[in-house]
Amino acid sequence: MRVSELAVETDISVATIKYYLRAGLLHEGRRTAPRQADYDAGHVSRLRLIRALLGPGGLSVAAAGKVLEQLDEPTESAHDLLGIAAHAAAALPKPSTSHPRADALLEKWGWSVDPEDHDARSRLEQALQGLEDAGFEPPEGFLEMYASAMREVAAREVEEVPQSSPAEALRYVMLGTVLVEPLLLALRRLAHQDASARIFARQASPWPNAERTPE
Amino acid sequence: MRVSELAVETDISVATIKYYLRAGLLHEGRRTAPRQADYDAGHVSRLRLIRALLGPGGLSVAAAGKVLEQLDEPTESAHDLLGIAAHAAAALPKPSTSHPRADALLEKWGWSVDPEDHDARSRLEQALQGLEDAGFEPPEGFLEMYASAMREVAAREVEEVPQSSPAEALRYVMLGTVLVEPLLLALRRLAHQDASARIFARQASPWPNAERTPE
DNA sequence: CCAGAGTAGAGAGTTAGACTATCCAGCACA
DNA sequence: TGTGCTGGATAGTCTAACTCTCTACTCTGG
Repeated sequence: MRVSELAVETDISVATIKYYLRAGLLHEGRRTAPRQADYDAGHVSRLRLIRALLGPGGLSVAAAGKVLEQLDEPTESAHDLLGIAAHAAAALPKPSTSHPRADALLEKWGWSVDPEDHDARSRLEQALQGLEDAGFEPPEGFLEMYASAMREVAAREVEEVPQSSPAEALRYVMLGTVLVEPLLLALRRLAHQDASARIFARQASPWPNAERTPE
Repeated sequence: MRVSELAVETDISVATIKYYLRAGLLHEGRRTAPRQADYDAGHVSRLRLIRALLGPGGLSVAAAGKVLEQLDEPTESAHDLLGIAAHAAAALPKPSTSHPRADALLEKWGWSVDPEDHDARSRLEQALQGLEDAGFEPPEGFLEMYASAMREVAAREVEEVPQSSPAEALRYVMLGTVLVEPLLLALRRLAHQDASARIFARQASPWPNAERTPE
């Protein structure tokens, strides 16, 4: 398969494919001549993966590169995988080493988190800081509610990590971390609508635009 | 208070403040002379809100503008607020009107969601598409697990929406939608670590880097 | 065997977003 | 009175993610 065919197959322009090649996201084709290479189904699925990471996954080209790099050379023990996944995906501008609120919460909840993982803790700290800066104070107990909801989700997810091979486990964890995030957020927004419809709009027709609501 | 003081107070450069003024994110100061204006505490807190939306909230300047615009003129019934919030924040490139998977799931679960809200449904569809493109298939029952977790969270959040004034409700909903998202994601990643530590690393010291682990 | 299309590789150009810098008068306080 | 800040506007910078162009080929149909 040549580039132009690959481009048609994946609906990605030749120029962009070349760009991904240079960026190291996509491995080169098999050389058939000094100025000729051959691409296969592996390149097609790789390109689909790349687009999933860049689009729905919300990663930058650089971040996607790190994720793919990890996927390409599976090493490390099963336990460290999560750390790699979280670290590789979407690096914070500057993971500050100071995150008092986050530390306090983790200790309060008794969560076992690498004390040196400033990236993960910074993320939480920044989220909390954002809420505070916006003058938005979550109601009593909400932080705990969020935490326990995510803990339950995470526990189920970790249980399910395939134990068979490190490579498979790594793939599962990286993609599960990055690609499930937009899924969760989309579900939350839809659930808001659902909950709102149930609570507020008892008497009125919930969706004036549509003649009949799905029931 | 003059611009330079406002800049020092908020730690945002004068040039950037001017930029936000031009972009309509920040309202002008009270004119004291043709070439003089006066800023107050309102501008300070507004700037903090802007930065929270742009930074932790992950919004673009344009998206933040829409959110702030909504916050500035509270109208609408309580029930529509969620829709506005979801719609204003981070517009999809092109909310497709076709989202079969999303529709099917919502119907299967009996969720009451505006059939015309292509934005919200598209978001879910894209997330599902991303998983598929990446060749990542969530284990049996996981979609339901995610959905019920988010539904529980959303139900609690909607319950708590202040009924007092539309303005307050709107503020709560918009900020809760946008700013809680990074919080949830950060918690999920930390919870992954915690769950992983509990399951995998029974015997070994969980965090080789640190001499003593918390707990 | 040769013209025209396709290709790899690399550098330059483009576009969009978010700033950042410069300029220009006009107040304004020391 | 003049140094310095101000509002307003325009232009410039910087980065990310492409997209275009060019060169020196190779490959294919007639």
